Amino acid sequence: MKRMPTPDHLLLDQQLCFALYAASRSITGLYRPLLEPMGLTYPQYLVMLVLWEQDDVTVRELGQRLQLDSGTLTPLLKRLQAAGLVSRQRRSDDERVVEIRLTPAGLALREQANDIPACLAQRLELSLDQMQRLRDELKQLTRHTQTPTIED
Amino acid sequence: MKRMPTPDHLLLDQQLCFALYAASRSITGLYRPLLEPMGLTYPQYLVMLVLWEQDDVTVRELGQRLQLDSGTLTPLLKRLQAAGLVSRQRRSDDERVVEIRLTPAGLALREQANDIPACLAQRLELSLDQMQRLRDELKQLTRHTQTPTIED
DNA sequence: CAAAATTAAATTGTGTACAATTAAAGTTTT
DNA sequence: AAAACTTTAATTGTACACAATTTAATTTTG
Repeated sequence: MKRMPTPDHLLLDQQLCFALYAASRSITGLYRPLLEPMGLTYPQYLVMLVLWEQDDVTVRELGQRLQLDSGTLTPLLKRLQAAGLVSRQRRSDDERVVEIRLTPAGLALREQANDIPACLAQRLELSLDQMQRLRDELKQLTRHTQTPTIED
Repeated sequence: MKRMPTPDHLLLDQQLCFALYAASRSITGLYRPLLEPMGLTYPQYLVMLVLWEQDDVTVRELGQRLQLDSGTLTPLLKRLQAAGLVSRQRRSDDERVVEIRLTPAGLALREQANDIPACLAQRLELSLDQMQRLRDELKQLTRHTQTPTIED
């Protein structure tokens, strides 16, 4: 019985998904040393980005923005709360909803984060143009991924 | 005291890293229903891709190929072993090294995996050209990420 | 208005990621 | 050859991800 060689389309190096997976983890790795002095992990940083942009959001809104569910966000937000960066409070007129707000320390942290994007852009040695194009292609891919092909 | 608006470069939508992170998880989500019938998670599928390409690799080689360390791989490989898809055996002439080999069931699974790439490509509605270009850009980004700027 | 359905978070359980440490095996140095 | 160093996995501990279930609150329906 002859052993067939792997067909091309199953080669690891052919996979767009692996390129994405590897690139994503690799870039996250570049953030780590920049975020560590701020006491943030990368997903926590993303939550802070949302809050710096719009303070006082619900867990649900955060989840929609970051594409994460409460199973991920609830413990993450508890850690940010424990770190004194956010407050978590149930909305008085709808007790189901939890509102997340920046504390003064959380707002102040934005100053420390200010240099991070430039620092990373420089590290990547990509032109602003290249970065924007790649970013927009990825956003389109994500959008397309989440648009069901057939809706009923 | 006036509250400054978030500078552009800290806006979530500006971040290449978030676009990557979101796209990666989003694509992985497309794989999930295809891999679930095979009893594989996405990282496990990546390990199988490597093994289908080259059977009998060490944990170290797997780690280099997938950019994962033994902390991730050891438990993952134990699960693949428990599923009867791979064997783990220390090399007799160097007991530090653990060799991973496909079982007949592991090799046979390749047939089931055969349609996955095409299935995904179709779902993404990207031309082969577009996919290749994006993939190669991401590979370059990863390569650059891992090349230290200054070496000593 | 009470029962049924819906919504929002939290919880539970499994499986990665990854830093840091440990343990064991092998290699190099003195 | 013994000590020092290096290499390879495994282990430990923390923090995501995400499916599935649960809980509590609100809304819709009969």
